[in-house]
Amino acid sequence: MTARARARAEITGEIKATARRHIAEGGATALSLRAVARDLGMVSSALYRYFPSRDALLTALIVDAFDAVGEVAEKADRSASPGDAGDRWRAVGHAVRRWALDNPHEYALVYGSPVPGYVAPPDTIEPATRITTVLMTVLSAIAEESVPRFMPEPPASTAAELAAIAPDLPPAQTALGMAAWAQMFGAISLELFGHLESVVYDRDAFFDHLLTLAIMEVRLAP
Amino acid sequence: MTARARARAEITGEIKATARRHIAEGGATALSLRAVARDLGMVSSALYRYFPSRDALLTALIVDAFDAVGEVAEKADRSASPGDAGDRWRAVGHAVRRWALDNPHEYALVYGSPVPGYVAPPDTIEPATRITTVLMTVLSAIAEESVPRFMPEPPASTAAELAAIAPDLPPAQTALGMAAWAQMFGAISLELFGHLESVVYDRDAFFDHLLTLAIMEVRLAP
DNA sequence: TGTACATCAGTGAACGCGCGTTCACTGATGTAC
DNA sequence: TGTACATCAGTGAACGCGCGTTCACTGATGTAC
Repeated sequence: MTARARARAEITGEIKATARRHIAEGGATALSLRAVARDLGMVSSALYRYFPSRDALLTALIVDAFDAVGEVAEKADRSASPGDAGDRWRAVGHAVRRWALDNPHEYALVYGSPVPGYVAPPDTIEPATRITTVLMTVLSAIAEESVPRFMPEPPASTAAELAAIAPDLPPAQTALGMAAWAQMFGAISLELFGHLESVVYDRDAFFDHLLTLAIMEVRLAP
Repeated sequence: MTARARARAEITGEIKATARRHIAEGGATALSLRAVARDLGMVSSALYRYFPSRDALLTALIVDAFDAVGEVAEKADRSASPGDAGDRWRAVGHAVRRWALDNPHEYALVYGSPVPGYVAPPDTIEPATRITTVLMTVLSAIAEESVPRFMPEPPASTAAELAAIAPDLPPAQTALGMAAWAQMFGAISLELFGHLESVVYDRDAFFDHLLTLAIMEVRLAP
């Protein structure tokens, strides 16, 4: 690896780090190439040696953010008791929420409203699957411990789509998994975007209880 | 009411309508006083006779959006079969989702990531309660039909907060209501912000099934 | 090992743009006597 | 009912700002012979 290539990688990293810091302060709209360049003591046009446009830099950051949540989720799953699927879900849930609270603007980048004028290129799809994979694995594990109980069957179209998502699981149960998924991100978004203000104060405990409920739900079998 | 006052009310309405249109196209960041004025054939400084600043206009729009979802929810609740609490929840859920799909940027204004640099003044709190009231009422109605079953008790701190939200309901059941609430907005946000892309196609059916699951859940009693 | 040429990073000036907000003003509408 | 004065809506110019992107350039680093 030549000195030039090493320098290039390093500076690319610095640009992204600075951009991330700016986003952390003012959200995606506050991302300005000129401001990033200023912070790095470069002239704004120099950034074009590293990223062909502002949107390209934004895309890189979105990919990184997806990757970061994914990694956080994987690590949490590994650190949970392997035999206890419920505990795994709980660990992943708390870890994702923690990451969201620590990096609210990066969370918003990924799970918040789309950035106006920005269209996500296909490159962002693959990194997005990383966390989904973790969640799906844990959900399957919970399903294996499931307790039979009456459960409404999803409509035919939904059943087919759910079967495509998780071929090994009964669609009715995958549906519960999707519900748990929606609940988890719904709870995080509501908290992060201010809708628990003056309503729920001990948010750790509240979120933990929602996780408990979700685990109980998914444990039901059709 | 004088001619002047009438004209003032009318123009205020036109300004808000134009601003809403701009937001519908480009999101909150795309809201520009100059652009709105241009569209109305006015000079930009004239807007300052109606709104003291850009943020004030934005606040007015947020209040309107909260009001709009609230009204949609109320209407849907009234149009459902009064005796069937599950049907009421379903009707409200579908109506809110419909509104969100029809007005994605207004939904984002209210339930999406916060607008950078904008801090919501206290005036926005009260209109926000309108939809919450509807949801709470319906949840209580569902709870009345509840079927006893084992259910985990929320931790003490959460139980106290839940008791403050719904004094007439057992906290464990209110918790299920909050979970249903998180699930509903989670599902809408995931759909609207692109996370069901290439995963779920028949989204009406999918959402309806999630509502079914939520209703079933809330129907459980501690 | 040394030289000639190609590649690349970074510069600085410029283009063209849009923004929020202020201010002194004109002329129309409303109000008090 | 008519007049004098106060209020208000809208104008147009200006201030000061920041932005993304392009382009011709200099000088350093890398590569092929």
